[in-house]
Amino acid sequence: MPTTAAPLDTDVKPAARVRLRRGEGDRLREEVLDAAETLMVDSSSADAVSIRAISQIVGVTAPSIYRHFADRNALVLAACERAYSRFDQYIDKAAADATDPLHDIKSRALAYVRWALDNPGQYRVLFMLPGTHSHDEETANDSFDPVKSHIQGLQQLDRALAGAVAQGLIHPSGPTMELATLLWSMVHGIASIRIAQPDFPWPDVEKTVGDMFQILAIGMCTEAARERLVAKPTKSRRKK
Amino acid sequence: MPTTAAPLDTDVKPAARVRLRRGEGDRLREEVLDAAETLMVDSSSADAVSIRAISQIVGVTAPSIYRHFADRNALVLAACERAYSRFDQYIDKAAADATDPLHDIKSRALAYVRWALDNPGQYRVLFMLPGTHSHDEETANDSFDPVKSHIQGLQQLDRALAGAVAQGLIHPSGPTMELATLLWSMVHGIASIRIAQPDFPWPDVEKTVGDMFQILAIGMCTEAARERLVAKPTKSRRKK
DNA sequence: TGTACATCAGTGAACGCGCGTTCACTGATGTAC
DNA sequence: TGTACATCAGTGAACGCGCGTTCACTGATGTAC
Repeated sequence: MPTTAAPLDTDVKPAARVRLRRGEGDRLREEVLDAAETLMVDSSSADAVSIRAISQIVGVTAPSIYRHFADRNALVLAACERAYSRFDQYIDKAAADATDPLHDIKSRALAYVRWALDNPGQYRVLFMLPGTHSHDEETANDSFDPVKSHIQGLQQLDRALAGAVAQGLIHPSGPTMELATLLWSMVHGIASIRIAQPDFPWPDVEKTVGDMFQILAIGMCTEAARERLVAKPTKSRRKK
Repeated sequence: MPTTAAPLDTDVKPAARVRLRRGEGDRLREEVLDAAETLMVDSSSADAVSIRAISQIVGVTAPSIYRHFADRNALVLAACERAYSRFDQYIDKAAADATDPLHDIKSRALAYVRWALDNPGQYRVLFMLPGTHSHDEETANDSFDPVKSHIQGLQQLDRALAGAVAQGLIHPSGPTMELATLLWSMVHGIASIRIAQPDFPWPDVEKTVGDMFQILAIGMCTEAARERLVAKPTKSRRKK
């Protein structure tokens, strides 16, 4: 094998594709982004998202892609941005029904891990690889900035934590933003280690997240808040 | 730029290198592994560890490397194995002075994160990328198996946790191996998210680990064990 | 209603690159006699 | 002590590959007149 890239099945002819009609060229853009995500999922890294692989999936020649993206970097960035947007929506939707801050936080954490494990390719590119930061002077104006997105996401969590503190559910030790960052790190750990080490005999992930919250709940929460959050408290621990 | 690989500074002539003497050929093997690690550190992924880049660093032509490694995969695997061995030693050494199980655990966690952040390239390859598992039938006999290494490392942590339970320091809820796995996930999260997202404004990592243990200590430990572990307990929280 | 034409979607060939790997080789050096 | 030779470290050229990107182009189609 001359290179480490994915096999690509060059024998398989691309799906027959009809040329788009006059004003509909923009639809190729979406198809290209879809293909980029497919490659992220199937392969393990952003390196597999190549112009040529995408063009083969879409059923078009490589130069056609440059009609919609300046270069490979812009394409990958756009794909990340779209994936991130869906990720955000998924989590916000999961937390939408939460009636109090603690359930909000737990719902977000569970949704986070679920999305990551359901979309390992995208999660890997978004959170586990060194960003495709162009950072090329002024190019970064309109381009996707993961750090900005992370901060935005953390602010949601921060709001929930601040709310919990305000309601007397959580001990007010230190800035809530730092606690949010710590929670993010932990949840990311649970998700990313499973994605990176799929062969390890992991326990059920829902149980792991539950265990984490059981421990965290006792550590973070006030006595009054615990029974709200912890699913099945061990009676011997609480009564004795 | 035609490819996404590292620039490589082709103008720089390799360091003048004297040919090794007759029985000393094995020294090149070590130099090659050193160079592989250098590339892991400088670049961000295992993809940058190329035969040609290594041969340039070492000051030898590419075919010489095949004298010591069957192919690129074997080389990367050997480099991982060596790095993993140093990682293990570093952590065991950090925990060597611990006099009780809880300090053992905390020392291991701190050492884990420190090593990861001091050796981000190696940590990335070992824990954040889908393994270079050859898994080619019987080739896996003598080759490096990350899963086996992970389990071995966790068993150290498991022993410490079991010891803590035996001494009445930790509530015996569930198998300690699962708790060890959870702790590993969390610590990995703290380390890996910082490696993957270096541009994010992270708080001081020692503080983060301290915060985590403060929360975990309250959640996991028995009342009797807390003051042993928690560095600066907030008196209002404990006394009131 | 018919036609010329600008626009637009997409093509095909080519470029130079770095890659892993193979092959036949060269020349120094330790060792057996 | 001298010499022939097997061994060993390392070379140089070449292979075929997939990659990102460029260039000049083709042919369908909507639209202005």
